Amino acid sequence: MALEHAILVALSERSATGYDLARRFDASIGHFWRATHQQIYKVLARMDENGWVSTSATKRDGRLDKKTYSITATGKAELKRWSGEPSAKEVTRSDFAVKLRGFADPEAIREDTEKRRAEHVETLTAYEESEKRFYPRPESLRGQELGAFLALRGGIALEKGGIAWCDEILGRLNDAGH
Amino acid sequence: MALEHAILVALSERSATGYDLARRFDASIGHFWRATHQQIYKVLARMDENGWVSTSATKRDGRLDKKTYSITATGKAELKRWSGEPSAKEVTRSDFAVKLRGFADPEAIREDTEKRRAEHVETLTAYEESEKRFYPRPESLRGQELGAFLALRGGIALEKGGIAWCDEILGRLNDAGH
DNA sequence: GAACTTTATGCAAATAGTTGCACAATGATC
DNA sequence: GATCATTGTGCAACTATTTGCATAAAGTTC
Repeated sequence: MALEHAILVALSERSATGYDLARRFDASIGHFWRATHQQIYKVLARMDENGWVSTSATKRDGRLDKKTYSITATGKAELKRWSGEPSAKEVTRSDFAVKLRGFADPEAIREDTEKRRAEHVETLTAYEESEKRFYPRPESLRGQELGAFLALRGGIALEKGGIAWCDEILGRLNDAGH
Repeated sequence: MALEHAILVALSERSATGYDLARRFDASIGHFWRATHQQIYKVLARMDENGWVSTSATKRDGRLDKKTYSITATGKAELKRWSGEPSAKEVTRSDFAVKLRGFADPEAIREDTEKRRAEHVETLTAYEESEKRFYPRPESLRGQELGAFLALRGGIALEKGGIAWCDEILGRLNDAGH
């Protein structure tokens, strides 16, 4: 149960509406934790009950209130407590690897691998741009900024590894010559 | 919904009981798809209803029957159909990356990173042993064996990448000094 | 001004996955 | 002979996540 904690991390950077959080989960944080807006709203409601977040609502006539969520002291304490726990092993779930292992349709695997490679390249490019723009002097980073940088570096490593893997697959498929 | 398909892949290699599958999900296939025995039994029942698998039961007095599951022609067709689909993007969920990004407790992060690094090394060692033992001549592999080999290579790449990332984190934490 | 996208919130239903428990024989260790 | 691990199956309750739908104003494009 860590969507709670991913939201706490997001809110500890800056307060946001549910909608806003959903967009941030589509972008940077979303690389490590995916969530839809429906799920985010549900979890935010529970977090509010627990006192981990507070809301300031803006009335909008005819529509539901717009609510901006902020992390509370209790929320910060929970974030700290959770950070102290050893982190659970990743639950890996790779459709692609299962498919590869099954090897039921080599031609489909080749296509899929090429598609994946292109996606990795695209994501990598975006990451490297972020890196250049936001962290031009990594040796001077401290605290949460250092954390965000290191997370980004992990993303970059993952994408590079993904590309290398795709290349190996494509190479072996060619050598095996169908 | 791909546990079904991971099970089909496992059964296409060889027939198995639910218990047996659970163990195989703990080992090789489990690197790409984790599942508990309870979930596996539940899904197997559904797959049986769909006709994707067939069972041969052995009576055991006083106990529930032991059932060996095998993939059927329908199951093979479904596996092939699914293989033809472009694979969905991974749902990444990394507790660790979220924690790193939050950076609420640097000392806990260092410990966690060291623990993770050790786990990566352990898994990598196991993979490399499998590689040496089962695939001494990778250039001659074909079909499902080639698929399993390439999946293993992906696992190896992932572990190596994970170790490099841990090393970078530990290095930066030291440079940032505390 | 009509049509489309973005901002913004949320319910309902279904599926997926986890956690806790239970039963029962067989084989291995003390 | 007692105790413990392994083989084996499964239910029940709960939590997490996905998918489909609904509403509505404000801003943008044709």
